[in-house]
Amino acid sequence: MDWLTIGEVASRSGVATSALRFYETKELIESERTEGNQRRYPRATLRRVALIRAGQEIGISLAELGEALSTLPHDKTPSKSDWQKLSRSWRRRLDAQIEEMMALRDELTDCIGCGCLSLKSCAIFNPGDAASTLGTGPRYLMGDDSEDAIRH
Amino acid sequence: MDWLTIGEVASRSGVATSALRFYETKELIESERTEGNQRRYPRATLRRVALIRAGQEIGISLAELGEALSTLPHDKTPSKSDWQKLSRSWRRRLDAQIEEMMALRDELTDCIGCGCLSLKSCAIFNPGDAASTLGTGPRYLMGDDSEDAIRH
DNA sequence: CTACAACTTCAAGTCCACTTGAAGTCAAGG
DNA sequence: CCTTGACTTCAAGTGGACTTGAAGTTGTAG
Repeated sequence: MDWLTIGEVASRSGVATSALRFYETKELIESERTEGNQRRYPRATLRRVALIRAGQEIGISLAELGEALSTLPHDKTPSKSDWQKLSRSWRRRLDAQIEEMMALRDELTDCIGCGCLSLKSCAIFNPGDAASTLGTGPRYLMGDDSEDAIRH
Repeated sequence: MDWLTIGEVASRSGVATSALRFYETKELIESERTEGNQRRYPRATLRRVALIRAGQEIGISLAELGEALSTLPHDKTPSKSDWQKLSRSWRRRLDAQIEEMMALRDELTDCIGCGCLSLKSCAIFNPGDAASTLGTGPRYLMGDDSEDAIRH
């Protein structure tokens, strides 16, 4: 096995050395040290870093990534089943996120369609969680007086 | 026109009073004051706040929302064309984001499909920006020696 | 009139993901 | 051997979006 310096990992992964050191403090990656106390990373670290960036893209926090990656070996290629478990769960997450965004888009499209601002019927103005616990629906959020609305 | 206290806006919008005051310092919303220096918000503020939360969902920063909302009146319902301009641009943004996520998902799906970790062909391991400026493609990121790969 | 919840300001704190700077050490080419 | 660039640690800074706390004031129900 050959080893990479932090600079090599940085340039090959596109991640700053400061970020790599930071990841190391968070135990997302690991290194050996030379006699002179410099870091040397196993090649598999490149994949690990790539995985971290991909995970971040999906919206996974470093803390959570740390947990997910803690099951994978630092020094060699993860097994097929390791990888499949991870990628399936990420895929589910991504699916959920896409669905959420598409729902938001559809709502927005409806709003554009009607051009209204009364929004008694406009879902985008219903933030759900906060209002829904009070069980009052959209009009709760938007108020209910005619002054608010443009009729159409 | 009737006026809402900060607590009323908070409970009706699902946004903390501290957040509303914070928005006010950022000039996202505006209030009048009573004799005793308490805030009173016009009803239209509810819509404005809803717009802010919707925008944040789409991933728009408060700074940018401030700009977008600065074209809208604080004290009354925005015009149909104001709203359409805003919602169309948000819609475009949302479309782009959805597309990005779907691309990521497809890549991830391919990865699950093959179960491989060689990833010479795996787009998810190609972070684009960082590597692409160096014009070296995926193998740049992932290394090129057989040790890295699980063959299939 | 009094109690008490709701409000006020201002400074400081929090969380996340890093980056920056200072001061110093290591490694490799000439 | 010497220079130079890449590395080391540790503390502090950044930015976005708020939240929290302290100390004091206002508004309203009883």
